[in-house]
This record gives sequence, C-alpha cells and structure tokens, in this order.
Amino acid sequence: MHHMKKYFTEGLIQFTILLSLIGVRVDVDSYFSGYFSPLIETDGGPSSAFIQTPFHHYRDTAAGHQVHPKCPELDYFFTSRRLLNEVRALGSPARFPTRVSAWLVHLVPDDGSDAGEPLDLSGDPDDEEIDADNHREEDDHTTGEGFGLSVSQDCTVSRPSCAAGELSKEETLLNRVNEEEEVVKEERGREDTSPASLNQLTQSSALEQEDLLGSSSLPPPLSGLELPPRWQDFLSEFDVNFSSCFPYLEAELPNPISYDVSLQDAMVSRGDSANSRPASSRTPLFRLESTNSSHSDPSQSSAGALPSSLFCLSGNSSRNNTSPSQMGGYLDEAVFEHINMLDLGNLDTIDPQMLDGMEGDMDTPWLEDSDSGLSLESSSRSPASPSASSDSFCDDEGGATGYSSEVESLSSKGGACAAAYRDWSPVNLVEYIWHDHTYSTPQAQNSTSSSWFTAIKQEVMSEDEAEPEEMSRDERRVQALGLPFSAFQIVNMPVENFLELLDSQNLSGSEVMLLRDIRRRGKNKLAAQNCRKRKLDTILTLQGEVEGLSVQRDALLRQRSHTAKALSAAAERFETLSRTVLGQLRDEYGHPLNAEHYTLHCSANGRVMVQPRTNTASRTMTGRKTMKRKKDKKP
DNA sequence: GGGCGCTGTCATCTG
DNA sequence: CTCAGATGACAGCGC
Repeated sequence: MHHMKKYFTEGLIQFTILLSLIGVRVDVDSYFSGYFSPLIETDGGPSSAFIQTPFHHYRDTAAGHQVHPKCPELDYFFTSRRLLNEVRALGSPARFPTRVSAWLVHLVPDDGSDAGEPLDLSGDPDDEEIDADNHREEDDHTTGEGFGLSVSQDCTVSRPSCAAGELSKEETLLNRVNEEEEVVKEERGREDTSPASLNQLTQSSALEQEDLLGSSSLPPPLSGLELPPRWQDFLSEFDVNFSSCFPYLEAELPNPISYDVSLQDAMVSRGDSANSRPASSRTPLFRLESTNSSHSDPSQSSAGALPSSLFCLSGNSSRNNTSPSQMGGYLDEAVFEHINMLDLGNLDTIDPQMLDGMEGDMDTPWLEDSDSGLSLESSSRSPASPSASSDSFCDDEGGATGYSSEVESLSSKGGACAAAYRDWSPVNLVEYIWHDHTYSTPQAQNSTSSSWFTAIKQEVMSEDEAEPEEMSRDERRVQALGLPFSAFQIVNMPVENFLELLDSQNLSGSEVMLLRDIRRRGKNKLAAQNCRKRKLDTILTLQGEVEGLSVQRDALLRQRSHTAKALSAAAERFETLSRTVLGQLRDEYGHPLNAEHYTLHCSANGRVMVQPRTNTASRTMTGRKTMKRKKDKKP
C-alpha cells in the first residue's frame, strides 16, 4: 500500500509536469513547499488537525507497528520533495543535462469510429527518458503521431528565425486551429454557455502553443498513445480510461504537433511570449472536451475520487448529461481549482476508499498510526527519568519511585476510583485514537458536559475486546487513578470537561496535579511535534525558494545573453546593410561612398540619411564632453 | 563508545 | 490569573 501511495505521488507529480506542459496550470509548489503541504493535515480550525496531528504518524506502516524514522517506508513522504526538486532542477541547465521527453500521442480517427475507444496505453519505455543525448529527441519526433511534449534541458531559448516555409507551416497550423476554435465557439454560443470562460483556461496553454508552433518540426503520425511503463502502471492501477480523460487528444488535434521547450523557459517566458503574440494567434490547441464515449462504460468512471477528478476532468459533464461543449469544452477555473485542491494530503482520505478494492488482501489500514502523539503504545522513557523523579505525585505518594508502585498505591486507594477502575477496561488507544484523524476534536467535544461524559464512557465500554497495549507512563497513571478516560482524552478534552472531571471524581490534590501534568505534558508533546514539523517545513520552504531564485537567476542570465546576441546580430546586419546601400550610392564625383567614412542613419520618421561617420563620432565625442562638463559643473 | 537524529519533557514567553 | 500554544534547551534512547 505504501508503494502504491509512493507510486501515486510520483505519478501525480509527473502527471502535473505533463499538465503544465500542455497548458494546465497545476500549482505544485503549493503542495510541497507551502505551510500546509499535502503531507500535512490541513487546517481545521482553532484546534486543527494540523496542530494536533503528530508529524510522525506518517511514518507508520500499514501494519500499525512503529517504524524507525529512517525506515525506507518513509520514502513516500520525501519522494514528493525529491521529485519537486528534480522538477525544479529541470529548469537549470547548469546543474545537469536532463531532458524529459514525454509523449502524449493521440489517435487520429479515420472515420470517427475510433474516437471513443480507449487509447492504447502500451507504450515504449523510451518515450519518457532522462537522457542527455540530443539526437534521441529527434528520433522520437520522427516516430510518432500526435503531439509530443519534449522538455529539453539543453535546448536553446531563442527561437531561430523562421524561414518562409516554416512560417507558412505555422500559419497554416494556426489557421486550422483557429477554425476549430471558431466552430467550438459557435457551438458554445448556441448552447448558451458562459462565453467568458471560453478561452480562459486555454490561455495558459497559449505559450506552449506558440512555442509549439514556433518550433521546428511536425512529427509524422504515430498511432496509439505511448506512455512509459511507470505511467502505464500508474494509470492501470486506477483503471482510468485515458481517452476519457483526454478526449481532446483524440478529436481535437488533427495535427500532430511537437515542440521543444525548456521547462524553465516555459515557466519563465510564459508571460512574455503571450504578450508578444497577437491575441488572434492564441488559439486554444488543447481542449478538454468530453466525448460521448468518455463514459460509455460506467465502470470507467468508478475510479477513485482522485482519478475521477484529476484525470477525468470532463467526466462530470457527461455524467450530468450536459453537453460536451457546455461543460467539457474547455477547462474552467473550477477544474483548476479542483486540481489545485487535490493536494496529496487528500490521499489520506482518498486512498482508503479507492484502494480498498484494489488491495483487499491488506488487512490493516495503512492509515493506521502508531508512534505519535502521546506515545500511548509505549514509552521508552525509563522510570529513572528526571521528570519522573520530579513528579509531584510521586513525592506525595511517599517517595514511590517506580511506576508500578505508583499504580499499586493508587489502585489500593480504593473507593470510587477503584470501583470505576474495575468497571473500566483499558482502551485500545491505537485503534481508538489514531484511526480517527478528527481526534483533535473528540466526538463529544461540542456536546454538553454530561453528554460528553456519557459518550466517552459508552465508547470506553464498547472497547471490551481491546487488546492491552503497552502504555505510556502517564497512561498507566491515569489507569491507576481508575478514571474512565485515557490520557489522550484527558489531554484533548475541553478544559470545561477537564475541570468537571477533576471535580466529579473526588480526586485528591496530588491526583489533580497529576492529571494537570498529564494534560500539560500531552499538549506540550503535540506542540513540540508541531514546532519541529514547522521548523522542518520552513527549512524546506526556504530551500525551495533558494532553488527557485537560482532558477530565476539562471533564466535571467540566459535571457541577457540571448538579448546581447540578438543585439549584436542586429548590429551586424545593419552594418552589412549599410555597406551594401553605401556601395550603391555615389558622391558628387561619381565615386561610391566609402562605408568607412559614411554610415546610414535611420531617423524616427522613417527617413534614412547618409551621415559622415567621422562627424557622428566627433559629435558623439562632443556630446560626451558636454555631458562631462555639465556633470562637473553640477557639484 | 561516540555521533546523530528523534522524541519527550521542562521552562519560559506570548496571546 | 488561567489556559493554550510556541519554542529553546536538555536528556534519553535507538541506530
């Protein structure tokens, strides 16, 4: 199960990369570097789960037993961060030559009969590769039909000046895409949908389209969708009909397209490119339009919550019997929001539902937590702990040093506590607490005190078959007091209930102090865990920021370099052109003008004048001297 | 046996 | 003043 989640996490990130490349913006950073990362429970209010969720409950295994923090089963926790760093590193060519060639190839139906069939997920494992070889990419381009997304770390940013043929090819493609968009617009207009959001979500793909259109080659067709084995496994786990998830891959892309763009460049230059292009050229190339065949098979839509929402972005449209152009014609903000809401933290709630059917042989829920919070199962702290020796309760009990003696002495106090203890069986706290992630707000927390008492007692009584667990020091103390509450409950119950407990149980002063210490220690334990988790998150966030700034710096440096090269090339072309023009001109004696002595000057009104080069130089020098004099006079 | 990381606990501060 | 939370510091434990 953990492999499943780890696998899913990696797959999700890779899928996010692909979505980003085809224009669907998915905020990955917010998932992993934000305060409320997906691997952290989300905020749920003043006593949120984030606050009270032990950090290390994620380290628990499916069997529920404790694992060491260094256990490899923690990998899935850190895998997301590692992958994120790798994704970030993709944009930095200075670090390592990496290229991700991810191909999404669509079928081009000949007669339309194939449009609804699921895409062939069998793919060549070489289609996704991390390879520094530049020539492999070209090979990939020549083998496939459809559109390929190739992230090349070593590809250049500046687009080479297009030849006339390339331009015509681009324009043709643009026109075709525009025509398709017009058709879709007309359909949408007839069906009275919100036109404002028509192109909204395709704007993000404008850059990719432009880069795509501006890139070099159009690969020949390839039938079938080729995915790397990891993707096949990843998708096959959820039984997702990929064609239903990306129907536009089949129907909306008659022209196979490929483009090479650096991932970083795609991110950095998105705004520039989008602004530099005329609006008319921003044609939505990738549409998320539902087809009739998307959900022809109801079982295909029965995947887990995440696949149905993540992959089948247009699934709800057809399920709700709305027309494809209404709901699935384009991605809308809700879809983006949904994607953004799909942080990995939701896996905690998704996976049990989704994976139950897939891994029925797993006896123990993987969500089971163990070593966390109050260390209710066990406490490695020896009785000789300093805190134990300083415990007021021990002092009051006549210097009892061992916990067993404490328990005995307390248990021997008899009275109501002992009677209550006889009627109360210990709670299997592992089962009772850590399976419920709402433990931050106990079930009866919001109820009245008496009902809260009753609810707790009933729950405690229902745990008759609970196996005795190795309990912590405080837990044993609570049991010794004969209270019908666990240490966890004492820690997490509202203060009103806690005070009522203190009053209602006829506790002595030392016992009250013990309960207060238990409550304080338990709360502080959670606070310490949160504090450490927060500190770790802060460090990771800062590391991510450093990484991002480094990538940004690299991009700016590259941009500066390219700008300088472009400027130099323009100057060179101007010089060549000037020499050519001057060579055609004659002075009053019929001699051709010497380019060494004359230059062309383009004025603002478009006039081109021939000026003596020496005069310009001298005038420039004169101007500089004038400026210098002015500067000297100023102080 | 020492280093290191994790964890619990205490003391203290803040809201 | 009480309470809850945050955080630095310290110590114990396991690897």
